[in-house]
Amino acid sequence: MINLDYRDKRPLYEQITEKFENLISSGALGADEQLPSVRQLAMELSINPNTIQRSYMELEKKNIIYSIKGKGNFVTSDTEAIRRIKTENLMTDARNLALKAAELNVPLALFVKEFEKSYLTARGDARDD
Amino acid sequence: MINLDYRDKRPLYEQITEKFENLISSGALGADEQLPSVRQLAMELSINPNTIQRSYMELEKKNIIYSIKGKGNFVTSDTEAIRRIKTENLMTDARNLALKAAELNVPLALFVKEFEKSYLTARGDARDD
DNA sequence: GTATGTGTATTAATTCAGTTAATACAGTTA
DNA sequence: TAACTGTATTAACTGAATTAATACACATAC
Repeated sequence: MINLDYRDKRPLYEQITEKFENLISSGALGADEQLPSVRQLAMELSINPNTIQRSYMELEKKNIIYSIKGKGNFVTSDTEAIRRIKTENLMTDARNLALKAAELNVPLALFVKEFEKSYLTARGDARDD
Repeated sequence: MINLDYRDKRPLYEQITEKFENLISSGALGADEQLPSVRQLAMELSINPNTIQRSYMELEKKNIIYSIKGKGNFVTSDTEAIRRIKTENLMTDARNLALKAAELNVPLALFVKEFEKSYLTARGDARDD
């Protein structure tokens, strides 16, 4: 469910937080669905439970999950809100990148091509939605 | 010439490196122009000279500046090399962004459209190279 | 009830990158 | 010679991230 990238310079708890955000906003984890327990995920990733705990705290602060003591952590019911936020963040990134590209006179076609290639590769070279 | 942002979570030497890259690629610092000395800039920014030294080492590794012992650090005369570096950085950003978009199932067309719009706006709504 | 699963909280130790500090040495210029 | 430059090295400090070891509270199944 979660893979860590030890080359990534960001802290583990941040990586984990982002992975769950993506799983949720992409619909892989639906509303009120239960997340892996702190201890189980820690075991699975071979890291300390406190690191998972920190990630879950972050997610709860952002209202992306809610927790019930003794039961577990669950995805918020308003998953569409998350998707909107993530999408808008991504669009903002796209705009900023476009401004930089324009500033450096990098040809638009070249840029779009590189972009599409990565996108399609990530999706498996097959889809077009 | 350089301003530090202590809210920025990146290390100081990285910030400084990037500032110089921008000053140079924008032409504010021309070919063979001298950079501030390690000690002087450290004094000006109230940080340790070793931090500046590290930034300059990074810039030299990237062939953006060259140094002459006893004289100082100077902007490379090969400004095209700088352009190549900046362009490659931008392409890397594009690839990473595409991966995120794919992960979040944001439709490619939507994304590319937003991108092109910003690009063309930045260029003046007129060009198409 | 007990056992075992959950979340939560706390405190200490560790690790590592970034940064500071203090020097020393080498080349340039006046 | 004096006062600049860059370069290199070693030690110490700092703070964030992570690990470690517990303890406590709640839920569920037996």
